[in-house]
Amino acid sequence: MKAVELAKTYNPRDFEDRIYDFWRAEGCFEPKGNPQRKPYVIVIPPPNVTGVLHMGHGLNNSLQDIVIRFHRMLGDPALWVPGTDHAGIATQNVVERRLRARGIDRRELGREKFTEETWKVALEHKATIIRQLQKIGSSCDWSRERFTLDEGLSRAVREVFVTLYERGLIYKGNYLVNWCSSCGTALSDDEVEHQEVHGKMYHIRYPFEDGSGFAEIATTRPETLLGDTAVAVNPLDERYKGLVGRRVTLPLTGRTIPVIADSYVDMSFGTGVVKITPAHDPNDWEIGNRHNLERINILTPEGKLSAAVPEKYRGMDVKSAREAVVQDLIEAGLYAGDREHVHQVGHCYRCGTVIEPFLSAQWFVRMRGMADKALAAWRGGKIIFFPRKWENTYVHWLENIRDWCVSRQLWWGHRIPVWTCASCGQTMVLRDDPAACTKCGSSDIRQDEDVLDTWFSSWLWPFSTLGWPEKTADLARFYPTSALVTGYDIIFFWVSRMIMAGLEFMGDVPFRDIYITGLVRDLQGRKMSKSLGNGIDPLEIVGEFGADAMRFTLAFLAAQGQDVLVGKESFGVGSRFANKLWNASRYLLMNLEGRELLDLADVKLGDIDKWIVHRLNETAKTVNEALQNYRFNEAASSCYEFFWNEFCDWYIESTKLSLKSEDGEEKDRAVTLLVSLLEETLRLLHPLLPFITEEIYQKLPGRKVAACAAAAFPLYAENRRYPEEAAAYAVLQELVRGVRTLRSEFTIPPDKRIRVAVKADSGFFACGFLGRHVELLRLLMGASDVRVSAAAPQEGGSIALVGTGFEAFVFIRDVIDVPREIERLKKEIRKAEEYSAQTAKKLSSEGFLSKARPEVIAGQRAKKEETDRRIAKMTEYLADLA
RNA sequence: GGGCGAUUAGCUCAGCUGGGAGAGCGCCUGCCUUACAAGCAGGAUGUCGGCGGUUCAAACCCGUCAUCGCCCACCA
Repeated sequence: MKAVELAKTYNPRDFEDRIYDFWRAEGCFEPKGNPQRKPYVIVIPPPNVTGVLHMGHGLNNSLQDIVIRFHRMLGDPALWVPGTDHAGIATQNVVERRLRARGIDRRELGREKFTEETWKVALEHKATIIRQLQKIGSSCDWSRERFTLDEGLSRAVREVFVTLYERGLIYKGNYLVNWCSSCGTALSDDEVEHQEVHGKMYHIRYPFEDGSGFAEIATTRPETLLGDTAVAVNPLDERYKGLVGRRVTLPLTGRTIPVIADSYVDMSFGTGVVKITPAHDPNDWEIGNRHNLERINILTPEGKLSAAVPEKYRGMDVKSAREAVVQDLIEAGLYAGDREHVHQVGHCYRCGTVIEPFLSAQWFVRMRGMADKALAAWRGGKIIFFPRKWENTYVHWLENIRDWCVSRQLWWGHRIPVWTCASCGQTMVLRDDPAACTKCGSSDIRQDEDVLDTWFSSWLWPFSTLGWPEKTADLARFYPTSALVTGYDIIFFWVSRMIMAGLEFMGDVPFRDIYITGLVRDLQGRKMSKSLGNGIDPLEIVGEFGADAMRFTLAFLAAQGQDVLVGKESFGVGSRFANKLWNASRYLLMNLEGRELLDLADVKLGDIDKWIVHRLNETAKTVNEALQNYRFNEAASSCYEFFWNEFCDWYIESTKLSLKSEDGEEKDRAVTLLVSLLEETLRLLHPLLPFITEEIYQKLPGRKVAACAAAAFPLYAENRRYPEEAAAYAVLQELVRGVRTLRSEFTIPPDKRIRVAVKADSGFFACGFLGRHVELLRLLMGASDVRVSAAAPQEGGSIALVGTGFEAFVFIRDVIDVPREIERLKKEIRKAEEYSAQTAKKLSSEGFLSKARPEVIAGQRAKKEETDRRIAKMTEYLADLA
């Protein structure tokens, strides 16, 4: 047959897009496989439609694709459901920023126009994101692509809201919530990020009403005093026993407020007197409830001081109000100074603005019951985190869960399905939009202005994407899904909530395996961020090195539970590996010229073939186990090790004799085996490097399957074990390496042919093995003559090497520095003696002999004997030399 | 204030159930050996953070301290 040509250099750009199109055209990404087998399903963590993919997505989606391709090749009906998230606040912010750049305020535009604008932006980003996912090779079933704001998912959201309401798990209430004045909305507790802030602790005097002095309080937010409705002390505090029940004058306001006693107050902190602002502090809120205090809301939704404060402060933002209040206190002589104070301050996770506790009417979901079910599912082993340590995080959050504030004062999202009748005041929580009041029939009804938290659609993702609330075939077949691959930053937001929703609405957990990836960081360990400018664009890496290189590198670095540190230069690992694969394949396919492929069943395996088959078989075992357990780095490194250090460095080299031989039949045999081994290796590597393996696979002669992506993953097989040949080949390698080291140490030029005589231990399997491969030994050692026998050579002038089961005599004494060789031998002997002594100690220990496992003892004994034998031999040679 | 993780070769990190310390990059030496210089062959480098303990045996298990990082938490 003709040789198959591969381009001289590996250039992924030449084929990656074409290969992706090929897979799609072949329908490779649809769930097929053996219908008898349980499907393997992953739903993608939907990227936000706010921007483009970053390297975190690169990692996350590469890993998902590796897993899904692996299972597809195992014959599982494999489905990866793709989609994107409308990302409420984040997207709205992006669009608002864009509009502002054009001098437009969203309120001018109006809700409808604004939403339209946002849809445009979202769809643009969505298209980009999908393209990017495809670029990295994601084998998603695009016919099942979903968006959290599409029709079906909106129906699911509505169904869930109404059902929860009907079950009494959703309520509306006027509560203190986390308010982001910049985003203009409430946030859930989980959306608040606490950061350490170096601020001040302000001390302020509150004069007693009767003029008998002051109570000194300390606060980090002096402006909130405008909303104070009490001052509290601890009831056990002797210092303030007499104060309780008296009143103080609230500075700057002229109001008077009571001194109350509450055990919340820590006597040892500050002055032991606390100002109470029920409408602007969660603790004060609780205290206010206990003491029935008035709640004065001093803020507007925009974060400005409200009409509830004295006129001069109205309209100020918090920062200027703080300055003004402090200034006025100083002037009033009520300021008792400030001191440095480091404390945690909540910030909006989307825009970084300081969060203000803010009193407003919001919708909440009662979480306790669902959380308990989610905990029970974990206890029952229904879900497993990889690595396990994240289960602590999960459990801790669920045990301490609080009700979930789900309403957002935004325009971009699922509008809350609640209507109020203007005529009769009836509240309607409905699955379908009403035309009139369900009670009085008035058509003057209004829908709640707010939308739902973006996570309110995300938490339904594993079943809403499969068609719920319809009873679809997909839902029946693919739920619960198999695995979730995501980052630890959204265990609360998303993972835990999906589990709760799954249990609540599907009666089962949404997935069993939860693989938590590390975060992608730069080489200094810093988070990749836009502001630092240290991000790496996955598309840029794909452009420069290819998607395979990127994927392989990420997998190689993705140790379970560890963050992944990468710089652009890191991707050399994958790039070089793909290049190696390309070149090795090119070489093998080149050698097809003029050859005939034999029927594999007729090809007899030689010793060395058996070794590589054995090693490939072992590697398949390792890779299977690694991927089953989401140990990506282990899968990647064993592939690397096998392909590069064994297949290329040794096996291909070992077959060069056959390929150069005059014997056409032998050449056919060698080529047939090489092609078959390459074919299997391509299948083994495919999940990690899908493009290059597919490209090469397509060119293989005699392949039986149309696509590598649809071929079978190599499995471990008992009948492909050849431990004897593997052990013998290891001896051969030891011999060759020993001679090469000698050559190198004594700088014997490559073209200097040397003679080697090997005395192999008779009875030892390797003896026959080495004897059968003297030609190969000559090739690998650059020797002019190699003899293998059971006896040492008679002639002198050699340098001896002692290995496992053999001694080698290298006739280079004339060209080497004998004193140096003596030194080398002495060093070798010393090292061996150290080990021997160590082992001897072990073997003479009573405890070791009685307690260690028998096979360990036997192993140690054998090693000691072997070492002692080598010492004896080397000592002998040393004497000879001297 | 709770909890979690890290500390192993110059750098980044593997090391899954305790049995003579590994990889990639970098470095040194020699090679353009007709698949690959993105390569080939060889080499050097470690009191596995400190101290105790368990064990016949500890990088690995336990305790403790130190340094760094992360998460959670309503101390004004």
